[in-house]
Amino acid sequence: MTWLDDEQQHLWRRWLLLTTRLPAALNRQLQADSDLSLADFDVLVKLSETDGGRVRSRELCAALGWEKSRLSHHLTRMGARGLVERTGAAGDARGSDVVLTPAGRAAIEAAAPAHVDTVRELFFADLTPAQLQALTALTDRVLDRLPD
Amino acid sequence: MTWLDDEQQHLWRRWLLLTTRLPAALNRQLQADSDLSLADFDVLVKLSETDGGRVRSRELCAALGWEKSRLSHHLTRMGARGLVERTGAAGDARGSDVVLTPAGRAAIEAAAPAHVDTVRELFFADLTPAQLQALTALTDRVLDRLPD
DNA sequence: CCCGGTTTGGTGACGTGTCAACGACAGCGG
DNA sequence: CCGCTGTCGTTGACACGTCACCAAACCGGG
Repeated sequence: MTWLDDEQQHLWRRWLLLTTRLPAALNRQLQADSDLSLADFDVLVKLSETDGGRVRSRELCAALGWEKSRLSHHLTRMGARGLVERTGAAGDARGSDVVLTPAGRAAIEAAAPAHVDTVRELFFADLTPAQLQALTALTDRVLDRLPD
Repeated sequence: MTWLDDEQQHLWRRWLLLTTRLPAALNRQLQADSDLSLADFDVLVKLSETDGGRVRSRELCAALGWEKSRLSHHLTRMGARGLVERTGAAGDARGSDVVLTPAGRAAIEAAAPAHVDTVRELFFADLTPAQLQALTALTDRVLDRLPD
């Protein structure tokens, strides 16, 4: 077996740190400012992007890249906080539509500006166009290589 | 408020995807091959790197960058599986030493080779030295900017 | 029409991570 | 020596994700 060399090992540890700390920092900001989690935010964004804030469950799953059970659990929690509602789907009695409530729409609209500012400040600040393209290439390559 | 531009938005979504999918893939490999989680692996690595596999709890916290309560919960679970043990610390009756059991040492030694191979295959494959350095610079810059 | 496989969504159990609070001890100034 | 403050580690409540499983409805071929 070959271990990683020093440079690789350094990068790997920094990477692991970054991929836990950055989401954690964003989560804290979102939680403190708007009482939403990153996951809540993603769901609300997808809902607010559609006409009427109404989306079929399995389409939400696909759009978010989530497992259905994860979405179901999450919607239950968000429903309890009045951000979304579940209604029977039109045309397929198995299905279920997720609807953005007025409170949910208000929450996402209130949360978005500060969140975007934080993302830009923590991640995009001082990122040169060249770095941006390099990183895009990297993420695309690794994602392609991933099973699934 | 200014939203992100198209390139930034693309990168941001890919980034979010990558930082959830890559750890998930590594987790599944570790779990399937060795019945360990990534967190288990990190703990075992730190323990196995020290003489006698015995470390003071708060040093483990610092080394891993974890919160103390997280470590405590995790050690409870790992203890139940026979991977580690807790003993009173020498010299400070408040403290607690974590000790690697023979089973824990066997587990980490069995798991390491396949895990490193997976990391190399999924992340480092085809990563040029230039990309490696660019990415290192990026992670360092973002981490420096992070609160905490 | 019926029957079997598939799709859709939900549930329970479990491992995981955070936060707030606590009890026990250490260490220090009076 | 006493008491105050900080440190160390644990615990309980809760949010989060995954897995295995299930029930209902759909849909195709016979």
